[in-house]
Amino acid sequence: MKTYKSEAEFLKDYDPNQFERLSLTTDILIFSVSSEEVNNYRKLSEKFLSVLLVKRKDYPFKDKWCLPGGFVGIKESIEEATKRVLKNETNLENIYVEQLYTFGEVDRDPRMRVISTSHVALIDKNLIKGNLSNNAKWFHVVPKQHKDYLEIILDSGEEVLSFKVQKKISDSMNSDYRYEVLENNDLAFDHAKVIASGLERIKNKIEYTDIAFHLVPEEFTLGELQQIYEVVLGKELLDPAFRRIIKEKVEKTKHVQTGGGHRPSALFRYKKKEL
Amino acid sequence: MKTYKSEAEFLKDYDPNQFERLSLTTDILIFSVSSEEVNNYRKLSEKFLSVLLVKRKDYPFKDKWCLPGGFVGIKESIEEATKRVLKNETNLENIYVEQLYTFGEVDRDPRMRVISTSHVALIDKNLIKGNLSNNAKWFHVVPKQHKDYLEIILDSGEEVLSFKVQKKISDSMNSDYRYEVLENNDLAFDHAKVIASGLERIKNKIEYTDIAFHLVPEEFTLGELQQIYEVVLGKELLDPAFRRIIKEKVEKTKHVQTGGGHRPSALFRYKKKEL
DNA sequence: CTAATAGTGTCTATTAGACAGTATGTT
DNA sequence: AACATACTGTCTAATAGACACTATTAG
Repeated sequence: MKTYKSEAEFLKDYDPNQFERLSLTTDILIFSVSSEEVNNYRKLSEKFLSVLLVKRKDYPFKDKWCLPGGFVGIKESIEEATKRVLKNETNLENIYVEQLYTFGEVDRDPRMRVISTSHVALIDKNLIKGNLSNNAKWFHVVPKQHKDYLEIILDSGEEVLSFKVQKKISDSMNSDYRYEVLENNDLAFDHAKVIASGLERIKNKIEYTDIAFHLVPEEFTLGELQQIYEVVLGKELLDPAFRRIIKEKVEKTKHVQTGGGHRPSALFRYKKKEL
Repeated sequence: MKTYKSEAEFLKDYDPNQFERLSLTTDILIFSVSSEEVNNYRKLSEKFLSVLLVKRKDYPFKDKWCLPGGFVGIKESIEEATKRVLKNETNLENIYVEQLYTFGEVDRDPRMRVISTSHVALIDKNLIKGNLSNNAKWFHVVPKQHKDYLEIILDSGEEVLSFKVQKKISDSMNSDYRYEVLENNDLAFDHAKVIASGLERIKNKIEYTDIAFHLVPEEFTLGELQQIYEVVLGKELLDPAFRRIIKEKVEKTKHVQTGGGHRPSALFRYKKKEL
């Protein structure tokens, strides 16, 4: 083996293809909250957590649904690729994105070895005005916890998908989310697993961070905000407790929202913490 | 473009090299707790959080220190590769490992495009008896929070490394750990960043999971356990509060530990939660 | 007036923080 | 006896949960 005198000299000789190389994709769980009007002028609209899915038009997994994503270019960081996909898919920039998990099973893509780094993005759906890419559709996410598995139902209004996953309990000290897919006919690749993991992530994180504010417009009522917490956490919250916690994170604007058959509510905005 | 009638037919024609491919490595932060005897027969030994580093003997970054790691083979999952590296490095199997983050900057490796999925492993150092691989060494990890940056000092007893990082505050609603390296002369690649991220991860996770028990032997005293919490969290805890919290996670054994110049203490073991 | 949400006051229960005190080994 | 840790009791402060009450609008 040749010995080198400097790093520069070593690099000149280096052959990147001495090992067989692989491909990397970025996949994005784009979450938002959608409202469904209720036929009662007094009542608030019902809120759902929604995820954006794309129908595959080519092999592999032709006609199945999958997460928006794409290959990471050789001269592109994972972050750049993720932003590019987000822009393509939603026409939005400066969106909140965080990395979720990197899935690296050998057979997760039948074409070849593909590693997937998955992400969670949160957006205010109102910002998208007919700018959705072609095969993309919003699906309401309805998790149902059964006795020993989790069923997730995805409903676009026209089409209903569903799958079942189970949390791996390899180690009771571990809180890493690992899901095993028990049943899945609708989602391509290992995306059922990714959706389950992402759901768990935002459910945990909404309690100890301020990510919820990415899901609402600039100005919002505390009722709306509370609904978002409720829909993500999957349980009802008590008003006084919610307001106590949220109070220090928001500031009242001069605006109010009227129009419902009830007392109008003040509009608030997110108040950034000082450091 | 040719159209295919079935997925099998499509796959037969697929060329994986139509896009330039890249390499993936797994890097592991192997943490343990080491004890340093104090020259006072009454006192408990002082505890330190330690991380295992390897001195690079080849280019690139020759003679710098880095995390144990290696390339993920084309027929190997990330998890398998990680276990293989752990076994090589420590001769241990069935160790606690969790995925930390995937770093994918374009220039993080000067040789070629390499993506790195980093991991955190926690071990009871006593299990390793002279089985450490050749160039590996334990370093005490001493974080020092300065006014607007974090300094991390790594001390093997013979060699002292240090670097400075700063938390990125790109978005106050985000709690994703992103560190920028301000100063680093001792660590290869972006491993300074990885260490800072991993430290933050276990600091957070020790509070809401039971990962601490991976750092102690089967049987341990509550004093030892408390020291581990203290050294990871970087702050002292009050005994009664600590025992209140931990009480439901442990069970007393019939053994006691004597020998210190003070009251002997009961030995406990981890009690798994029922589901 | 009524149904519905907006918003507040307050009591209680639970949890966290603090401190003081007792217990028991080794030298 | 003295020191250092082991371990517990209890008071207090802070936080979370629960419920009841008032306010205000469109129809």
